[in-house]
Amino acid sequence: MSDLLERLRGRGWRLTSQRRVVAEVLDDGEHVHLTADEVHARAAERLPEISRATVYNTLGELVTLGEVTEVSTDGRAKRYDPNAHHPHQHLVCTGCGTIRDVHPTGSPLTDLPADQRFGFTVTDAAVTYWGLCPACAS
Amino acid sequence: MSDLLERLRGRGWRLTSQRRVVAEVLDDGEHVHLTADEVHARAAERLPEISRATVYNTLGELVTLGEVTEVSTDGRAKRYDPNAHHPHQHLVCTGCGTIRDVHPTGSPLTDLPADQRFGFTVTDAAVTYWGLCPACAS
DNA sequence: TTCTTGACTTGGATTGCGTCCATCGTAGGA
DNA sequence: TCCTACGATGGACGCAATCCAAGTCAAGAA
Ligand SMILES: [Mn+2]
Ligand SMILES: [Mn+2]
Ligand SMILES: [Zn+2]
Ligand SMILES: [Zn+2]
Repeated sequence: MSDLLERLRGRGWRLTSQRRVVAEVLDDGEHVHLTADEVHARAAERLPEISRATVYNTLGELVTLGEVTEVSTDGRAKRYDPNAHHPHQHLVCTGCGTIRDVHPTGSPLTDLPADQRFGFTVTDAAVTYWGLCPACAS
Repeated sequence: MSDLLERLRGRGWRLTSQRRVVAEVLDDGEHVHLTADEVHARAAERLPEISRATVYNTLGELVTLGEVTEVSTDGRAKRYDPNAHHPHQHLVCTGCGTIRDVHPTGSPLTDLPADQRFGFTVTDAAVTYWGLCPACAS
């Protein structure tokens, strides 16, 4: 995390207490794939006055900087993934919405042949697997 | 389309004028990946009194029946894809949001090894490619 | 240390997308 | 033709996210 704060400072970020607690929440390892409201709730435990607008602002900035990835599986609230530097994919339970990181072999980007690119400059690919988790299957 | 209407009638659907125009809009070949509001606008050209609630209801039923697929790439409005019987994936322009169907080789489902399934019964996989379309790249 | 200033934060209003619900209308069978 | 259960309606509502004008403060200057 101190790494992240250093990188942000290096990019000219003003280091406010609000930004610090948001970064800490994302970085504490326990909680990946949180919604903005969940980030806000956890941030507010440490800094009660923090506003939802600031959480949204900070998350958006972290996404722009490439430090955090936005995950929108269904039409519900977006989730924020601090594992931006570990390329991976997601396995989502259709029952309870749980998200697990998965690391299949191969790169999906290379699976798209040139004759299927239609002149696009393809820069990214997201794979989402759907299924029932053990708890929901029983 | 008559195929679709036949299938629906066979499932006990009451064939109302509203359901008919929604099915026609989805099926006219020109317009894939429409939002619910776009479907409503085009349906209203033929049947001005049709309500948004009915469009949402009908689209939801078609999705449940497996006749139409819901596509939610970003956090914006869901899009409805009548190509449900032609398995395919999507290439999305990050500039203008255009969606193209693509048909890469191989099945992404089989790419997830057993030791990455965490006990899930995996039933589906969606691949979304991101990039800039020719128009937006220039 | 104090001053200054523009970047940052705030909460309330607003928007976008979708669902819910009480009431009305009608498709299709008797 | 009549009945009625299923479907349509539109307005209220809910949730996620953005916008905005006003207030606050981090951090460089002196
Ligand atoms: Mn992840
Ligand atoms: Mn498609
Ligand atoms: Zn589950
Ligand atoms: Zn484009």
